[in-house]
Amino acid sequence: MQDGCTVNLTVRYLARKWSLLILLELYKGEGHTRRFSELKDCLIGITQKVLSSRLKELEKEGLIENRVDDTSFPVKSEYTLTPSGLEIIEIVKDMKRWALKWKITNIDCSCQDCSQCVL
Amino acid sequence: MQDGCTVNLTVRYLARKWSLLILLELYKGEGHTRRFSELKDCLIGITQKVLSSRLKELEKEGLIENRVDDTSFPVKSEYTLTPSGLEIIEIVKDMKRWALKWKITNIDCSCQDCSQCVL
DNA sequence: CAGAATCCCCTCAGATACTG
DNA sequence: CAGTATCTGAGGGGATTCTG
Repeated sequence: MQDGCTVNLTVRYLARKWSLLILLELYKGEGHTRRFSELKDCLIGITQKVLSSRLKELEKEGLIENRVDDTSFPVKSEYTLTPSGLEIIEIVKDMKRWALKWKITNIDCSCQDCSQCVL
Repeated sequence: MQDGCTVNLTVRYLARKWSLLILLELYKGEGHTRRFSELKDCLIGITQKVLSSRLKELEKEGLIENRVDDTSFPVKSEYTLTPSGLEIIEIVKDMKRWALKWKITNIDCSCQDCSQCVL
């Protein structure tokens, strides 16, 4: 299947709803790290099921890492950008520049002004 | 909606099945131009309906242009990459490099070897 | 706290048939 | 040649409930 092309696959799971925003939140976090509950709180409207699925996908793709501390209670689960995850943020920044250059309508996120955002 | 973020929208319509391959075919064509039937023939497995929809989306997004010659019969319809379309190809190339660097499994398209392809 | 399990809706993409 | 129209099935994503 042509659809199996590497680039195509990459774009496709990045395009899933919330994936990009999750990566961005990790990028903004200290040490590019965030906890499950932190992500859930700052990604307004995301459900636990979707957050959980996206994190698993991104982890499977090697873009993020999960460290679980189950010695304490409650359990602590931290997600961090990997080197490949950090590099893809740079590509997302390029896309951001492209979008700002060519797209007349700059639709704001509810959370931030796109033209001012960390990307 | 956070989902309305400009970058997110860009990624999402690029991620639609066939979109990237259509852009690539135009890129490869003389003058970055291809006819409807040429696209249909080289994108093995695409249906006319899907090709038609993708082309309309890409045109609406300003990535491609459509020139119709209805003075002749049969009608001739040509699609060309716009400047913004050409620029996004460069970003796709970056993603390609990223994928080749970080993805161990380089799944081939049926049409070409990813590592050798024009991207 | 960090999830897994269910149920349900809705859109996307494929197949097929038809037209100016 | 370059589409449009209609039907169908699979899967993504939301809401809600339950658990170690």
